[in-house]
Amino acid sequence: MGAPKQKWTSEEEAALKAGIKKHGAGKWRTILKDPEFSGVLALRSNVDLKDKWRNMCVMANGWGSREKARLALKRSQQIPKHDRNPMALSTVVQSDEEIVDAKPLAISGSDTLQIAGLKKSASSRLDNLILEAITNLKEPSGSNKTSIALYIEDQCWAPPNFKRLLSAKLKFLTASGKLIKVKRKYRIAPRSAFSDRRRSSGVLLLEGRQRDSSRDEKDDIKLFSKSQIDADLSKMRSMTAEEAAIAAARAVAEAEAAIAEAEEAAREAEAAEADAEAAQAFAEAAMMTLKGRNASKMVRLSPST
DNA sequence: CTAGGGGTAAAT
DNA sequence: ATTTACCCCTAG
Repeated sequence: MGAPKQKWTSEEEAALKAGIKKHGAGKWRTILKDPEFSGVLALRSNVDLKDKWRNMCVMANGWGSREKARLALKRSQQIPKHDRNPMALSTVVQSDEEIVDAKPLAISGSDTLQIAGLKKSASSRLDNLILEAITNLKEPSGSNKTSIALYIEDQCWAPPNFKRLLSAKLKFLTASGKLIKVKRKYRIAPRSAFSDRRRSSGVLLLEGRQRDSSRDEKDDIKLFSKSQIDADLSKMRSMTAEEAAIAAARAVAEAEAAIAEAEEAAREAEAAEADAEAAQAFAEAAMMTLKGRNASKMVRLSPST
């Protein structure tokens, strides 16, 4: 007989967060006793706070005590299938003590550009978080990486690799056209250029193919503007001249901004660092998994035929 | 009391 | 089927 679920309200979550900010994570009793928050959190117990915090934070960063538990649980209970994966280099099964997920990762040149570590579930959450961070910050000229990171860190505590993940994600989202990056700042990509009436359905924003061969810092910008322009072009096909003109103007402005950004980036060399770092993070994770044990078999990843 | 492991049931 | 919330238990 489980208790009838009571979803946490925003007030409660906010109070929780505020309480954690004030008293620090873990002082549930203190938070609860605080008259500022006790109003909203009256019905929650310290354990509830703890659990909620656990649930919350565990999903934001993708790692958590719970995830392992879940995986272990599923491993022993359900899914008796244990077929070998003919592809991918998933060699992480040792469930002795440390479990680091090594998911199908695309290292250097691949179609599916997923970020290492968090695979399907965590990703959407994270990018949603990013979007919300940007939306919430509502900075007139966009939000830069640091602001977004701060905002997200504010909600939840971020893991050490969060910065890298954020960078990678930001880059990915930018390349995908979900975000537009102008002068080191990110904004939400225009959701459908203009309000086009008469066109209910619309498979706009095709994410055709974006190669991530951004090995060079100069190549990166080309890639970026190319995909942007490509998307705009395909949209323009079904536009009137006026609309196309507007779109073109916007595209030009963006391209200029992108060029400026590229110049800056080239100076500081901060671009094209994302996937390299992601790859590094992955490598570290894999190493950690294989450390101590399993020193005989080495993973050889040579997909090149 | 807190952290965390483990579980169940209800929402989605 | 996954996520979410709540519960129980045990070791510090």
